Amino acid sequence: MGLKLHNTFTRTKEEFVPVEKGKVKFYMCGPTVYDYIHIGNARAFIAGDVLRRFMKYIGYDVTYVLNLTDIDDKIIQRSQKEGVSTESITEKFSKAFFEDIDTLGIEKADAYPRATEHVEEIIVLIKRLIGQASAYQVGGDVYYDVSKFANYGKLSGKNIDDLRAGARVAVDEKKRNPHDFALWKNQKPGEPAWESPWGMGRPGWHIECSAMSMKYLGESFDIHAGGQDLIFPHHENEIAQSEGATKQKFVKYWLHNGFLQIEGEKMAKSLGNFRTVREIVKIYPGRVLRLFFLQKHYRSPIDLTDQGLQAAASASARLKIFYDKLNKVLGTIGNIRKEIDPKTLSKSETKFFDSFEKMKSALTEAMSDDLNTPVAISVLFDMVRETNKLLSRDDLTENEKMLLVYSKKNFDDFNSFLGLIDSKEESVDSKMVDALVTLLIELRNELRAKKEWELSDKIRDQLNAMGVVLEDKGRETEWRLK
RNA sequence: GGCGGCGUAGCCAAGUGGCUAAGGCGGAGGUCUGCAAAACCUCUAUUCAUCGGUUCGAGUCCGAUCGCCGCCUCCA
Repeated sequence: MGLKLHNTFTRTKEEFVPVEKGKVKFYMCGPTVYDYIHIGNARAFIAGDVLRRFMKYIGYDVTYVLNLTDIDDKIIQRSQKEGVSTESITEKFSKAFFEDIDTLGIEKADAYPRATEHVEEIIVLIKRLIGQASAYQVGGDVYYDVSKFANYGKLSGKNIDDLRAGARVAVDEKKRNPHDFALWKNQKPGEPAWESPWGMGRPGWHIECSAMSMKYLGESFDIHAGGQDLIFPHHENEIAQSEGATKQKFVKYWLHNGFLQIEGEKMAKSLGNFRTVREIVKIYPGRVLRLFFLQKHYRSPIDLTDQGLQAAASASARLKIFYDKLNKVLGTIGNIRKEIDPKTLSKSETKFFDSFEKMKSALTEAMSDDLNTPVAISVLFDMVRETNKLLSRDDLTENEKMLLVYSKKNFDDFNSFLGLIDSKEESVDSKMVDALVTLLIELRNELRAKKEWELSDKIRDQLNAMGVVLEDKGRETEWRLK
């Protein structure tokens, strides 16, 4: 079954057919680096990350580009308020952005173009639009003439007349049409500016994405993604600019993720419930946030609640405990034949193998159905349960050991795009910690042998309070971090 | 006003015409354990906001009603 994606442009689920066979050119609208990224940004970037990784997994050669908007009103405002340069603002928050997406387990994009590094390309594109009368200059400003683009409003399902009727913002008198938008903004005192044919100024917001996406991915490419709020006007305007200039289809598939609320309320700075990623990952690690988001469909609205995050944390812990245990058991098994010959399996082994094969295809199918991660994850939990049954036994047959290897292989495959287990994590246990915990376990087991339960329980409880969990298995005791 | 989305168990959430309505969290009981923990097993929606309609058959399609939410100039 092929991959299907919901295309905002057609409002339907469509079979994904790339512009160029086997390749995917994917542009994700990145952050404006004027503040720490918030939890809503995280959702969008996680969704993009999972889709990109899944496409790789099913064999596409994916080029993933995520831009950084490093010049705009909000950045200028903040720099003026703090009395520092715009560069010091954008540098600080770009760095923070990279740190944050790293804690969320998001893979590096192939390119992170910045608007200020592409002013030249932006100017070329604007000149092209002026040259064919799609844009006009008024003083030091340049506007896009919406009336010159027949399909304006197609993506967002709006028609210009309705918009005109609903316009509630004071119209800039320099514009010919109220919905014309700025491609180039004349410099105001104290603002950063670049030289251009229209004098000193800076790019409008929308034009950077057109210029940079086309530079890195070509004039016609596969996927352009972002939050639902970007549909209008941002992406609408990008289409107008790009197709107005090239006369070609700009983007084949437009993908938009749903919005997020905080405890039932819209997230807004004015409500004081703005939650940054770095604030939340202090309490819930990146893998928990990923699971929280991926247990819902990317296009649905989400309510971020503490109860919900805690549920995700429990579920995430279950996956982690499972995975660690699987690795531990496999570590004791040693080398084993990799290939499974279904003919040599016993009845119960065959049952395990067959159900796994079914689950594998169910999982891939769910992912292929417009990234149905909730279903994919439900299958993953089914796999965990089946494998746990084997893991709890200590009289494994050779075939069953092979099945465990096979289970891990599959789990790793799925984790390669879901990213629910962070192999980089751990490492909290230094040699010293390991030695100390081992010593305590030995002492406790001596006490247990003498049936001194009170003292031995005290050791276990105190360690638990410090985040070290002890698990007794007959005479052996294992430990792990909570 | 225009456009769009949603309402499924205590909570979260799949399912868009047809076997017993996925999965996670939480809860109850059980197996294992000295007791735990982890894991496993059983149970936890005769019912999908409400009311009509179409159909042999509807969370699933159509209509109405109620409730919630988003976008409509720079917030993902």
